Amino acid sequence: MGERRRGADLERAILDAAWSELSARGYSGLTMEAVAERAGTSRPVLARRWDGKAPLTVAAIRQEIAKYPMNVPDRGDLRTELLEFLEQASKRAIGIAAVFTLFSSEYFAEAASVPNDLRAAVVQGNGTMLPAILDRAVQRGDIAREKLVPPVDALLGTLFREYVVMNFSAPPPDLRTAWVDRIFLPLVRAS
Amino acid sequence: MGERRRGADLERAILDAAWSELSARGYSGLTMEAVAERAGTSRPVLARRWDGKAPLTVAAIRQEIAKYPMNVPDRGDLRTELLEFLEQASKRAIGIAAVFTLFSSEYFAEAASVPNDLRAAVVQGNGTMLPAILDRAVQRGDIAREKLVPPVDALLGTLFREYVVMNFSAPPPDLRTAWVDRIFLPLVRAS
DNA sequence: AAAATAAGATGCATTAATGTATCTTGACTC
DNA sequence: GAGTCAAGATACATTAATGCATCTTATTTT
Repeated sequence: MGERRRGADLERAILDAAWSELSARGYSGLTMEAVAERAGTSRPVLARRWDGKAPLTVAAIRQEIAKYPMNVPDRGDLRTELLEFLEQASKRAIGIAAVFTLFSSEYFAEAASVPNDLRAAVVQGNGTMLPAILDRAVQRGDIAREKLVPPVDALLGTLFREYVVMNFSAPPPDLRTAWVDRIFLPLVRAS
Repeated sequence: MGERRRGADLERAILDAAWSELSARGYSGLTMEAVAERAGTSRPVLARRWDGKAPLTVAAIRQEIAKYPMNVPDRGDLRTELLEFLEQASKRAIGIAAVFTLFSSEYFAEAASVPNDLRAAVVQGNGTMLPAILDRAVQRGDIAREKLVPPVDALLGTLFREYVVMNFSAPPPDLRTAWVDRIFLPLVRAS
């Protein structure tokens, strides 16, 4: 029986399996055993690559999130771009929610870390899309630079995260529209 | 050696111990054994009262949160009341954060439940303070009723939760002030 | 004072997961 | 085609926590 996977191939398959387990049972329900079985391999193979549940899980989440890159091109209109941004972000909602599955874990207890740190580690440079959109809008004169001050500048991200974390699912389109039209734009629009 | 605790007395002591363990090690690090030892009792005593980790933890969180009742009397001024509301809420921040410590647990996996459901179960009728404050402000004419529409009406609670969950700590006073002055009041103030 | 009840201590079997060592076999390198 | 390396399969010991049963002892009830 041929077909023996190696290196990056194998690694990808294992991370996919880990992601499936994570989605199905959550972090506490994830075992190396189950991941190995689902990936059609065995525990020693996992043990050679990752040090335990936490590193494996982080790797799996990062691979998953990387599948949905954020990219909002210039549409000439802030509102359109913000809605597009939220739509794309919603595609990775489950990945984001999974991060919080790590909450109760040793991860935070040992690392003296808080969820925000983990989030930063997972998204890496991926979190720069919103500032770019807002910058363009300022250039255009759609919004006033002086209104774009903390905590207003990060408001949409904040609302999005809260929803995802509390509901383990993506915010519905009409809620996203309400965020933009009833909250964010009224606050920043040059009046 | 006298002094044998019973009934409600004993129960309170156990829940305090469970809370301490929860704060110190997080949900995944909490064991019936450790709670029993910290409370100066033994596992069978816990087993007779709670069915396992999850129910014990919920009970401990509820007892903790009950120690900081929310009560914002009429101060005649919306801004003052909102700041007071956020200040009181901050006192229970750790309790709220602890709720999310349950994330990775069997709790959500089995109950087909999301964090919002758990939150509702824990706060019970305690979450009605903000609507009351806003109602008063509408009566006074400080804010326009028609601006108090979802998701604006719940905005302060949303911001508060997001901060607590992401940072495992209470928001600092100047951030709370910024939420009120730069975000919430501009949105609802009768213009 | 006697009886009922529940606290507190202890022991044991069970379950679940992990780490690690060993061995065979397939696949890639030179 | 030989040699090397890692995949894949097993096995075993260890650890951690739980459930349950039993027994003693303190406290409350009547």
